[in-house]
Amino acid sequence: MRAPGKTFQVLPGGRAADAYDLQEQVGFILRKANQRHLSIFAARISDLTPPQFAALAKLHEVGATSQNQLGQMVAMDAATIKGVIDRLKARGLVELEPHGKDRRRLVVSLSEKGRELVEALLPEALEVTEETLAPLTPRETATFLRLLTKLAEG
Amino acid sequence: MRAPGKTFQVLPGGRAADAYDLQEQVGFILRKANQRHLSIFAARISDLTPPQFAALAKLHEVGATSQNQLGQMVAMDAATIKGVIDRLKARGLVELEPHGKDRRRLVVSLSEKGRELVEALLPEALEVTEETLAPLTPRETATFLRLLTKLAEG
DNA sequence: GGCGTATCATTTGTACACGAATGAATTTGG
DNA sequence: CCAAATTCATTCGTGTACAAATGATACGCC
Repeated sequence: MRAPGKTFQVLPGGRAADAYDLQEQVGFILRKANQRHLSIFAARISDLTPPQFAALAKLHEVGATSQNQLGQMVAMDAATIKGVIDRLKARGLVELEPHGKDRRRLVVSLSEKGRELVEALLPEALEVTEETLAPLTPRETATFLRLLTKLAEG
Repeated sequence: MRAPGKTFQVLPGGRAADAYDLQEQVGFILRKANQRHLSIFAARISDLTPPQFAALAKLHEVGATSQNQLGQMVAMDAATIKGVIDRLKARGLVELEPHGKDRRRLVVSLSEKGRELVEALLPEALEVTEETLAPLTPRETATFLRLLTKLAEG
């Protein structure tokens, strides 16, 4: 029988070494936490993925920007944001036009339809956050978000 | 100027409502934390992805199992684990054989080469965890892992 | 003013991730 | 004991993710 919590393994030599327990590695637990969040999101906001919603919400917040700039703001590289924008454009939620001064750039903006959708979904999005954090008390939530942010920002 | 920390927005009616700040939503920060971890992992263990390593490490821990069972243990659905196993098999790191009693099942096991690779990488994997958690003090780390686990498990 | 460097968007290739559908095999309940 | 429900693996389709390569454009600095 092994005790619960942190486990150790006694090696042949008699030394005790940290056992590698996958279930205890941050990376693994982060992935599972993400999975749970994704599933909560999908249950409440079925017609948009989190990256798509993030892009729309950010556009709503800052107004028109170039594709790459938007990507930076929502933490997606150029290739990823392109795919997201393409799919939003195909659904008529965003509009693209060339930048006036810089001919390399593509300016993305919310369409009327996109603006209405984001605004309708903002309250739902807040509930997704709430439901995700539901297992924690308010105090724990504050601590958790502080530490998670520290971790995310390195 | 907006004050740092939790922000509020004054709506036309004069009511104050929670503003939706993408950068404060758990889902978004979780995604960024994951990105940082992924990049640390890739820098140290370049020839295996985290899902691939997770599958190998779990196999090393529990021995041969069926594909789906392994998938459950590493939190991947049937379609996902299949792809991971296929790629590991193509590299000769795992072996597949039909289950003796249940003809639906496919038993996966570590090859000799796979076993050697996992064992060589286990210390590296621990360092990935350490480096990921480096922004936190030991005390914060303990708290964080406790809360993250609570969140991941719902 | 022009050349080297940087930036923007795009494309290609690989690897998760999951819902849904399928078919084969096993288990269960009446 | 056998029909219904379940499980296992596979496939298909869609949507991130990111590295690397490419071409067009803009910018820095001499």
